Amino acid sequence: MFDPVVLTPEQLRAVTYDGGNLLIVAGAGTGKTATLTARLAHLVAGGVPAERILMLTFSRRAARELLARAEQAAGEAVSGAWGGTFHAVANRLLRRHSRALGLSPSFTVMDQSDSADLLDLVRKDLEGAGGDGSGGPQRRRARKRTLADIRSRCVNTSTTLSEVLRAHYPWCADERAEIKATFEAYTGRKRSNGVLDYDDLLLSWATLLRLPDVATLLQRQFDHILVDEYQDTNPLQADLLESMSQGGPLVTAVGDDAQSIYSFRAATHRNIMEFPARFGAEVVTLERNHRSTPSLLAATNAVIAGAKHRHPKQLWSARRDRELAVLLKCDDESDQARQVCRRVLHHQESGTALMSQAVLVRTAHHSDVLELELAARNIPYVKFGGLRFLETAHVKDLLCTLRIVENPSDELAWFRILQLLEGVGPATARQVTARLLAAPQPIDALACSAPELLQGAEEPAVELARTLAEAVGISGHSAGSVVQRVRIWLDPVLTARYRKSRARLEDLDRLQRGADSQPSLGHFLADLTLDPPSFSSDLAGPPHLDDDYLTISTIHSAKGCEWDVVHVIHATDGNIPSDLATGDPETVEEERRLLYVAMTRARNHLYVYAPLRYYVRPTGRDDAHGYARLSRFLTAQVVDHMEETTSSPAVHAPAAQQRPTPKASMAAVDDMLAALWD
DNA sequence: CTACCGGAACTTTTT
DNA sequence: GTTCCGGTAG
Repeated sequence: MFDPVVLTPEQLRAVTYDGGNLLIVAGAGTGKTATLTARLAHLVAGGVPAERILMLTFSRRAARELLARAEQAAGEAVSGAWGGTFHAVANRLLRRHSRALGLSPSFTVMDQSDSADLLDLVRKDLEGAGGDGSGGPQRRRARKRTLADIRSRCVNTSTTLSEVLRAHYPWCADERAEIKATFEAYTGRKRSNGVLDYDDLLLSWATLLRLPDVATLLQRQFDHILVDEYQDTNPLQADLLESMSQGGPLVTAVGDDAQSIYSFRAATHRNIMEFPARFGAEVVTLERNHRSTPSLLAATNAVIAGAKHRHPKQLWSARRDRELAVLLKCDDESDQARQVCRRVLHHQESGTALMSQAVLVRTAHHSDVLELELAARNIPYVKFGGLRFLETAHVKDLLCTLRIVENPSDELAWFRILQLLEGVGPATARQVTARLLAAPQPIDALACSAPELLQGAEEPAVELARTLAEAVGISGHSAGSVVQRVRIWLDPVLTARYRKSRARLEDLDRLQRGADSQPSLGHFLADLTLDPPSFSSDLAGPPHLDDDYLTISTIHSAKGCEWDVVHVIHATDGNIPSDLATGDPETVEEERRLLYVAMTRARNHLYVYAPLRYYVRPTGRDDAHGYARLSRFLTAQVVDHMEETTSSPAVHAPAAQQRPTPKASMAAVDDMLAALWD
């Protein structure tokens, strides 16, 4: 870990600046976190109470890291500072001030897949009522997920539906009227259910700031606001920041326009370009890279040199040199997987632990073949990004049950949970949900009217009602005890419903342990949706924490991280840039920055892999294949700074390199045995 | 009305 | 692999 004992003059200037608002333009690896940490410590040492400092970071993890490091420098006084994502902070402020908006403080928060589910529910309702009953063959409609994406894009970029459809979803254009009606109904449903989605959190915060009394309160609450990764904020977030800073707190923003990779979430690097003028801010630029060797920097500088419109800076490094970045052309995907394993093991043998190495991918499934190879060789790894833990069915089942306890008007939660009852499908669930929500006390209503509403399932329904009522009774206690109570009902249901139920129940065990440390059910639920565990939903979860493991991560999730050895795979056109992103020039530029972010994660060694042949069928018996081109961003100028190699089939890693698994072996046997009993 | 099966179409990145 | 649709049996 880099931790400069002495700050560079530029860093020192950024840390101690006290003339007003400040923008720190910090290139990749220039000690951005160290600088921000030092500034935080400096402010507290200078007498600013920690709780009057607000840190807006890209993930809660980043906030925690910042705090932990500042505590090392400045001691306990630092803890107590506010920190988290825009969404998490919005949640926290809204819990306190929601009444001003006519919103119940026990609102629940929906994640993106909940949002898609509710849209689907609403759409079906409209269908039933509107009566397109022409009976004609239903044309294929947008998937619910697509519906959610369209809506989110409209909201986040403040673009009209027609425009978004035209530009990004032309095949849905003839559904425009139906989509519009669905969106309108969706908003109404969220309001009456007391539920907010991600966009609502930001919009509601902005609305709070339009109420003069509340606005004054919020603005006077803080003396300093520090914003990390400013290049990835969207226009709404910039507005929020401006409103918050009116007549009060000073803003320090940190970012690098060359690393802006979230435009699909409406982030715009115009925010960072316009910051100095809009906030009347001083600019400090950090150009000295402390992370990478000069040869690696030469390659990454060449990648970003091809970009248009950027804040001019030239990164340099005073580190001793090692080796050139390596460009490795592989035969095909499985060759690529073998090559990665071989180099990972090589570095491990020469003293670089797996923990200090990472494989970076453009999309989550790019590592599929590699994961097979890693498993075959017993190389432990943890994957970040991609399919998430919270998206798995059994986890949603638990969370939705808890959401009813927290907010009995949560329609989507009811709709899902009722279907867990034997013999209840979508139609019954929808009808019953409507009836329950019409009652003042939905849970009591379920207990009373179960026989009438749910013939054939009345006993399980009464059991569910009793569970919910009792859970509500203890919901003032720790979240852990509520989870415990709910699982008495839920566990048997899940066991009957899912095949690999043992592993699924273990997931719930993990969640329950997490709940134990939460002060309330509301905290627990909000925490999970706003700061979900970032590893993917591999039911086994991460290996034992003290074990050494390799990291596989999407490039997006790797932002802000660094490793001694980095492997970037699938550096071919169609993958980086992604085929889906080659439509307009702006998006292609973003893909270039994505490759730049990936390559700049490396401290000492960087490998870029390009499989030249892709099989049409991944597991193909036949030999159907196509040829890939090297990523267009790896131009001659870039490759000049790299060592170019072709993998020769003769040097496959010997199978003897398989590593023994010391303690895990008996556990693995147990697992296999246990799986037989399912 | 539900449960289940088969065919067809799709498949980024994340708060 | 997943998701969505339509058909069929109970």
